[in-house]
Amino acid sequence: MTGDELRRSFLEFFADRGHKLIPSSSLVPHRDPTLLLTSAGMVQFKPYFTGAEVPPCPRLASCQKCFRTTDIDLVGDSKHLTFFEMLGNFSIGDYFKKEAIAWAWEFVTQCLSLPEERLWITIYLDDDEAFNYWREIGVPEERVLRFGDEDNFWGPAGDSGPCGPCSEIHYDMGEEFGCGRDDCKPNCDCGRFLEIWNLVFTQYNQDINGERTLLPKPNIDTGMGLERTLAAIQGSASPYGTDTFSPLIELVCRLSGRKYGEEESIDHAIRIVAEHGRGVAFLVADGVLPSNGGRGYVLRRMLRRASVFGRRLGLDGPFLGEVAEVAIDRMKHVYPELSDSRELIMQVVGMEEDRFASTLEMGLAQVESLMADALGKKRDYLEGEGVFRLYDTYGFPLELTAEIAREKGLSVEIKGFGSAMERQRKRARAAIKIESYGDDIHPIVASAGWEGIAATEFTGYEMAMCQARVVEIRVGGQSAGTASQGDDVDIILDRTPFYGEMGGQVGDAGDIYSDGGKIAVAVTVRGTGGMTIHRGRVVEGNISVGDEVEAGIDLSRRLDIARNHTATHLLQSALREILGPHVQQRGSLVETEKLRFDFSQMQPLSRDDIRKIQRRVNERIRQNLEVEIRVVSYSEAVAGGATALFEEKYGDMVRVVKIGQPAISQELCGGTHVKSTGELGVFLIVAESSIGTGLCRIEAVTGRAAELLIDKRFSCLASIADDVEVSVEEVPGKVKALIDGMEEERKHSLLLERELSRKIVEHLLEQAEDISGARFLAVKVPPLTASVLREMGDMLRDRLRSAIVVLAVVHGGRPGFLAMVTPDLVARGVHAGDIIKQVTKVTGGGGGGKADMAQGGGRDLSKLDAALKLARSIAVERLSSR
RNA sequence: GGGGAUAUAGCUCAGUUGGGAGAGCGCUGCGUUCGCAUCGCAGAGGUUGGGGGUUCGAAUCCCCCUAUCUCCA
Repeated sequence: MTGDELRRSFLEFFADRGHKLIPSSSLVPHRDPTLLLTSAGMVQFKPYFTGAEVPPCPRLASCQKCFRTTDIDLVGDSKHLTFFEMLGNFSIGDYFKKEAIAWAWEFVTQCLSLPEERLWITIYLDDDEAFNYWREIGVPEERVLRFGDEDNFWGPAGDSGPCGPCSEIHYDMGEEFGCGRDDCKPNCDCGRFLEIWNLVFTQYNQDINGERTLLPKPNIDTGMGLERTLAAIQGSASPYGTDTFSPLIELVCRLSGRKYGEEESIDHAIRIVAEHGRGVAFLVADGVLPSNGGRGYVLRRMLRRASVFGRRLGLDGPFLGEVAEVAIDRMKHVYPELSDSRELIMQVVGMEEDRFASTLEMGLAQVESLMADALGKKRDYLEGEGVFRLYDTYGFPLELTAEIAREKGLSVEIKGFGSAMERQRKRARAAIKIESYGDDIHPIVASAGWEGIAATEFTGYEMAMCQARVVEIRVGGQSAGTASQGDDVDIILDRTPFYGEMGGQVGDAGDIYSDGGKIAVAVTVRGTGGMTIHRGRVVEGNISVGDEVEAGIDLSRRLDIARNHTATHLLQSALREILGPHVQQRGSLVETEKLRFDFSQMQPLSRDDIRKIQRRVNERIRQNLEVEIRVVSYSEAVAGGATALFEEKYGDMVRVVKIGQPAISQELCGGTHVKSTGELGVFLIVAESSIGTGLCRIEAVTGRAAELLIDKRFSCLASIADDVEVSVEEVPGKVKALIDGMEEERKHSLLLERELSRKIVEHLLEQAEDISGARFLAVKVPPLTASVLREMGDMLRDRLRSAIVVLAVVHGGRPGFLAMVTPDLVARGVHAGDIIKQVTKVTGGGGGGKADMAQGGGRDLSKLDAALKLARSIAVERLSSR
């Protein structure tokens, strides 16, 4: 049986038993801020398990892409994988232990034909219920083992969520794979026993504080690792021996000219290259790009590890692209996103390999200096501290440092490295806060606790105003029957035209009237379970639960938002058209005055790109394309080519926003839009920036805001034109001419100053007096530019041959000084810096410098003459003392 | 999210308690050579990433910001 057959047969088996098959969700869990990456099959079903949402069917089954990063450093042994597929069947309050156990046994023994005598079962310590079911289907008692929390209690994925005791099926590979010890049994880590299926009996929900509460209806959540099970079926010791990995292993062997299975350290490296090459392809296909933190960092680490171990195999050129390519071809029929992103994957892998090569080059020089230091101090090891700095700051891998050092007969002080690493970890851990990978959850919602209130019907796609009934009122967070004038309230209606903040689009504002009062709504947000919360203030009379009201939104505000939302779709389509299909939405904000769009893009945008994008969007606006909105099934939407941005509930009907015929943009979107693109008026990009590696942000305006901007820019330009006294068209030329002219003037005046300074020097030479065989000069000169003043000092010093020169200038009402001393006097102990220090002190300032040249300044202009007199007496003293 | 590093001429980079912004390559011009990565001379090119502070004076010290690299989470 191949991997493909295993996947298919599993899904068919459970489909036959009333399960709805759900496609794999993305590796990036957009709806779950507690998770870095999708790490288990049930991740996308968490809201069903907690009861926050209703599943499309109580029985579900899936083959889910999963990624685990916790023991990434272990990958390379025969067991650990970062990327893997998880087969799972799920019961949302439907069947429980009995059926789950019976079906698992049936599937494993009948469909997979695994021999019963090789199967072992584990259960949680006191789970006699599970024990009985296993016995009922014929598993001998001695084959059912009990384990504790560590092995047989399945904690929540992330820091909260459903959890419960579990029961596992283990497969005995045979004695020849094991440690040979008498007490070798399931959960022994020697590799003889493979855990192939974990049945979790989800009975509890754990909150953030670790508190467990019993779920009203227990659930089933199972996970069968596809790669591992395949290893059991194909009688291989590890997933690397199965048909999933063999094409990858073969490729790596071919590229490197190595043989698999001859030497453990070579096998280890081959496995890492193969495994990481595959994992990287999947990460990029789900929109992860290399960066310095978060998911992007996981990706980068894998790429680097693969490079390092590739080098060990003798692969020094770029090779990972080829590995990824094979992984794509091997899996694309199941995960079409791989071939959709093929180009991007190649680009990312190539760029990172290049970048890593330059990191290595830079680090190599540092390793050399570390080794020189060690050899110089006659040590036979490199200090851990230094090796860590190299690793920490320059990203130079420890393995490589050790390897290079070994060639020179040096070792690496691992202890010092380890303790430095531990300090780093502690710092990072100490700084940890509640981390969030998405900002979809609004704080108001989080604090609300509005369970048990029905979803609000949204009428706002068609209407700006509607009749409704008040369902709930809260004043200061407390449920209240009535709110009166002046109260700040949260209010929920049975139906509403108000759009609650969602999908980046801000909520509506407006008014809610009843016969007895009026509420001005400032903010509208979406709560869990689909309710819409209006937050505002009672401005007239009072309103009570049960009142019939009329809810009306601020329509001009809504239209501003709609324009920006439609513009966002046009922008995305233009970006894809002009920059390429790798552009993916990474964040979006749609509000009244502007829109903001973050997207994946490796290189920064050029001015020309920006212009092209803006022009394309405006073309679409002028074409006045119709915006068509349809509600269809998810699969129909995707088949029609719609872009699914963030994963919404599967099985539900989805809303597709389609612009133009044929469509230039098709997106799944719940937001509000204009009827045709002409309503946007004009689209202007106001800002473009990079917000991290591979991430760009564009901010733009439309409609009224765009008009306002044009107004502002025009009047600004007109005012400049007035000031420089030309027509608007001539402004650029005129401004350039002015700047050039200024530069010309600056040079010209510098020339004149030099000329002047030469004349002054001639004049000053005569004023120098004789003190003890040397010449002395201390005078005030016109305010020359600093550099000209120094040149003047140079001239005087050179011409006077043996002299002390002190020059004073006045700049901005403050005195400045420059002192020069010829080398022969410096040799006699005269120090220009000392002179300046004393002289400037007289004028209330300070200064200093070298023995032959010093400068400084002061504050009090009236003391200038006194300062120069002091300079003379210092000179007299210094020169006569020797 | 936290730590470390970097940002100086078109490029690669120097720059010492804080006191005159430099080198090599490239560029322009002139000369030189049969020719070459010829040699020589002259020249242009800088808001020292941005902002604030300390100081008479900041590329240099302090604070904030931005970008890039890197490690940890």
